[in-house]
Amino acid sequence: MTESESGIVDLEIIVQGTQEGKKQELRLWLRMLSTTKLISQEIRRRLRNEFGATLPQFDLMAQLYRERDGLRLGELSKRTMVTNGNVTGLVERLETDGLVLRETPDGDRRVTVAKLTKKGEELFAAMAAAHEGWLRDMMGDVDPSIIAELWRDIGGVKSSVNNHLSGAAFD
Amino acid sequence: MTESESGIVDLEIIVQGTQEGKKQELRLWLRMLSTTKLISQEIRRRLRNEFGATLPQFDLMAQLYRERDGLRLGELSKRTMVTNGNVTGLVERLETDGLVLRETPDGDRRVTVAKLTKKGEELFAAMAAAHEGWLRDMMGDVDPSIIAELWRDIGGVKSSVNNHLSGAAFD
DNA sequence: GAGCAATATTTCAAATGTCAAAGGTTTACG
DNA sequence: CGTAAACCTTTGACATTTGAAATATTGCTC
Repeated sequence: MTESESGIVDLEIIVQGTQEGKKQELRLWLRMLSTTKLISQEIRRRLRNEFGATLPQFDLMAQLYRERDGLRLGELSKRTMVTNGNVTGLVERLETDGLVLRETPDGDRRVTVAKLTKKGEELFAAMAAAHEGWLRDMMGDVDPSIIAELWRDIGGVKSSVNNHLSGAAFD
Repeated sequence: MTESESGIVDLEIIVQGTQEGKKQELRLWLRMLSTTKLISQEIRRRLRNEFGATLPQFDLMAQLYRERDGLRLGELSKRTMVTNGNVTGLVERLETDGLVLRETPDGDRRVTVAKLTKKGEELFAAMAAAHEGWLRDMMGDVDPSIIAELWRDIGGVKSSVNNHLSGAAFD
C-alpha cells in the first residue's frame, strides 16, 4: 500500500470526550477542517491523475480564465488566497509549461500581468468541467435543499469570523 | 503593509456568474474552502504569535496529549491527516524543541513511539485552552442551534464524499 | 532457516506555504 | 527638482505537503 492510500482517518478524535452542549464551536471547526481536507485531497488526486495539474495551479488558472485580459500578480494573490511571494513561483512554473504569459505594461513598470495562453485556456476549460462533475458526484448523497442551507449558514460563519479577526484581512 | 496583511479576499469569485439552481455543489465547496482557509490562517497566526507553534504541530501534540503513553508514528499519521513521510520531520523538530520524546520499544524495532514530554504537556494545555477560546470568539455571531445544525449536515456531506472516493481512504 | 509478503518508518524531489526583507518604480510633497 | 512615502514584485530562509521510492524489521511459509 502506497503512502498516499494510508492517509485520512479523522481528526475529530480530539474532542471524542466532549461533554454535551460544550465546545460546539470546536467540534464544528474540526468537522469542517476534516471534511475540507478530505475533499481537497480527492480533487488533488484527480487533478493530478487526469490533468497533471496541482490544486493551487487550478485555482490560479480559474481566476485568469475569468479575466481574459489578465491580472496583476497582486490581484491574483488576493483572489486566490495565495500569498504574494508564492504567486511568483506559481506563475513561473505555469509559464514554463506554456499555460500562462507574463508581461509588463508600458504604463507602470512595477507591474507584472499574467494571462492564460490559448493552451492554458483549453486545458482549464477541460479541468473546470471535470472539477464540477467531481463535486456533484462527491456530494451526490446530500439533498439539494441541504446544500443550499449549508451554503447560507456557512456564509454566516464566514461573516462572523471576518468580524473577529485579530490581524488584518477583510472581504 | 507587510505581505501577511494583504492576504485573503475571496475565492468564490470563480462562480460569480453562476445561474440560479446550478452548480450548487461547486458553490458550497468554494465557500467551505474559503471559510476553512480563513479560520486556519487566523488560528495559525495566533498560534505563532502567542505560542511560537505551527498548526500541524498543534494537531500532532493534540493526539499525543490524549494518549499519554505515546503513539506510533503511523498511528499519529492517520489521526492527524498528516502523511507518513511528513510525521518524521514534524516529530523531529518537536523533539529538538524538547516537546516530544521518541523511543523504540523492545518488542518491535521497526516501531517508533512518540510521546509528550512534561514541557510538551504544559505547552499544549495552554494552547488548547486558548484555541478553544479563539473558536468560540470567531463564531460568536452564529446562533448555537445553527452551529449544531451545521455540524450534523456537514457530517452528511462528509459521509457522501467518503462514499464517492476514487482512491482508498475510509473512516 | 531461507525467502517473501507485510509492516513501519525514513528519505527524496518537487511544489507549496508563511513571513520578513529587499528591489525597483511611481507618486506626491516641500 | 529632490527626496520620502507608497506601491508592486521578487527573493530568501524555513516549514510543510504530496507522492513515490528506499530501508529496515518482522512474521509466515515451505
